[in-house]
Amino acid sequence: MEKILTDKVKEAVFSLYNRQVDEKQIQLQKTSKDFAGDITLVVFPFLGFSKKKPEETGKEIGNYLQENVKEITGFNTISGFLNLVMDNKYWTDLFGKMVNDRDFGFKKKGSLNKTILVEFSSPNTNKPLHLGHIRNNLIGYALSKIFEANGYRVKKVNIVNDRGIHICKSMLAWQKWGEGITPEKAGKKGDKLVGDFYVKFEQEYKKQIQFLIEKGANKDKAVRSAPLMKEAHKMLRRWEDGEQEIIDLWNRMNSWVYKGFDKTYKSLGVSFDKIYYESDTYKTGREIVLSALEKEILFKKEDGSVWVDLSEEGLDEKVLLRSDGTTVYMTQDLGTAFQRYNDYEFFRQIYVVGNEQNYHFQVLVLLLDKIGYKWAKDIYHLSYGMVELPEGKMKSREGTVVDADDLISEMIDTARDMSEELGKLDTYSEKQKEDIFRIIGLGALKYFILKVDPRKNMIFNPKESIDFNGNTGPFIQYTYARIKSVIRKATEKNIKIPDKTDVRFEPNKKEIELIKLLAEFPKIVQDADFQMTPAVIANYCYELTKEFNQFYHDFSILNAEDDETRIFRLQLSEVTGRIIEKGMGLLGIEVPERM
RNA sequence: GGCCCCAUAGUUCAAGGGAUAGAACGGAAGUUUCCUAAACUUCAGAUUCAGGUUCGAGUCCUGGUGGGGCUACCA
Repeated sequence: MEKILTDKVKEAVFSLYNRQVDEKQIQLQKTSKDFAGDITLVVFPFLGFSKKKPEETGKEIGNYLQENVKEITGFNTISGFLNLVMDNKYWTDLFGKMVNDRDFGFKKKGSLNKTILVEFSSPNTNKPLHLGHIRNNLIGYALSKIFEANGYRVKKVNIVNDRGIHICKSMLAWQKWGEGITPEKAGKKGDKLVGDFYVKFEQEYKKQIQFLIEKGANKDKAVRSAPLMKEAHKMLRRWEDGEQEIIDLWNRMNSWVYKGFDKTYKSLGVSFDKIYYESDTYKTGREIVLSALEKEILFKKEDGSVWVDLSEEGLDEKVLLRSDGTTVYMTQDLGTAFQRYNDYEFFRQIYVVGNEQNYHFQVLVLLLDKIGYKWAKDIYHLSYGMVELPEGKMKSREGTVVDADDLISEMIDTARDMSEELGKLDTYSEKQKEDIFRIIGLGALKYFILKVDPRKNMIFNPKESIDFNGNTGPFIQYTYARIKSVIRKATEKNIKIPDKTDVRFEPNKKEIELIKLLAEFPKIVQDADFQMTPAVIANYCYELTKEFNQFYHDFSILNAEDDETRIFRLQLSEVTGRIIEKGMGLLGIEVPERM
């Protein structure tokens, strides 16, 4: 419709004022609720052509459109806005299509024949996942779903930073103070156990620094020369030399961590198509750097370290290989990117990584381009904002880091408490109930995080932020459950809901409003792709739900005036439920049959 | 110091240069003999400041203030 209108407006302006208009000047928008009409054309841009007042220009164009577009039955102009009134038949026909089309709003999977790679999660193996990772995972997973719904082939990938000094710290602490403990013996998730040893290292290390300072060393020197740190570096070198004892320990402790991560991923409901490991990709990175060095794209300093000079691009010099030949983060990322292009020949690669790494990705893209990879331009850093607590940033030192597992189970506990207080599920088995609590608790958490524009920082108050009323996941889930309940009741009464419709009567205003909102779904799915933000899906689901709740409140579905209306309302409910389910599905949020 | 990002009701979030800036929570007041009241209805309440561009600015530009990030041979 929008396309037809755009063309017709062009025609109108040409026939009325003999001028060609640029499509960009044709602004069509939803008519604001406070005015009569369905679609609004902003006429200000045409005043220069018409040389007439806004109202008059609007009327002239309106007349032309009404005569030439059969779906338009009327119009009004208010200052520079031409509000077009569409025939109800236009909306009910559209509704007919939705009833019939189970894939309404989605393009066929892979129909574009283009692959998008989405990297998200990217944990270090020395600590458990926390709230920041949750935001990262949810954004990455939702985006993957959104791309898929828009016809792309999607590969979800994870890059695990499994090597480096931070893991050595945990390993060393375990050797020194672990007394052979394992996750099984400790009764603890492996990622948590390894994280504990990381903390232990930092504590002991700090004591040593303090001791050295008291003995008269300056701070810098103390930081560098503390025996524990020296030992950790020694361990890193032994790891890089491939010493069996170290490699075995490394494998063992990492496997604990992976088991723990898997559990967290599973309870969050995210998954990956492929997991890359930096212990693997850093070698590729080094090769890339060395060969670029040969081609003199990079240069070597006297101490043997390898650098790239990005001063022409307005940046600095950046180190790529240390003087001892070991690699840095950037080197690994070069290797990872290269391997991924080899694996998938992606059309686009999205890195879901926090905005504190903006500079890093700017360098990465420039560097790949300089080295000569034509796909460098296809890399996009989805730079999401920090999650902060009411009192500021999460700080591990102050113990304010919100653990992912803890948060998830707290959410489920809250859902359990609320549900049991309401007592609506008393007839269900424990297992059924637990499943519903899980769906609601996670729904609350995921929706709360995803409704915020990823690019913005957000504040998360673990105690107060998460509601189950208002603009929340459970609110939307509740509406879905009510719809399902009505449909069950209809089935019990032997009312069949056909999957075709031909509405011959005039629906009421609220019903038309609902249809209009439902009709927006395909555009919303596209917008989420273009803007790369799940937030537009979340906001849409909320708006749709609110609209449905008003309809549900104002009109009876099962006790409608006549059969025709009853069937129509059931279909309207069914389609709404389906769109809610699909929309929430794009966010990775499940919807319960009852709650 | 240099570079980048952000600033909207008491609070947490919306608003592709377009109409009277939307919600939610919290506050005040209502709705249930009726399909799930985790719902619905009503009221009060906001664009950090100073300029500029534009027919039109929360949105674009310049500057100030306030907050965050980056600026490692860390990741």
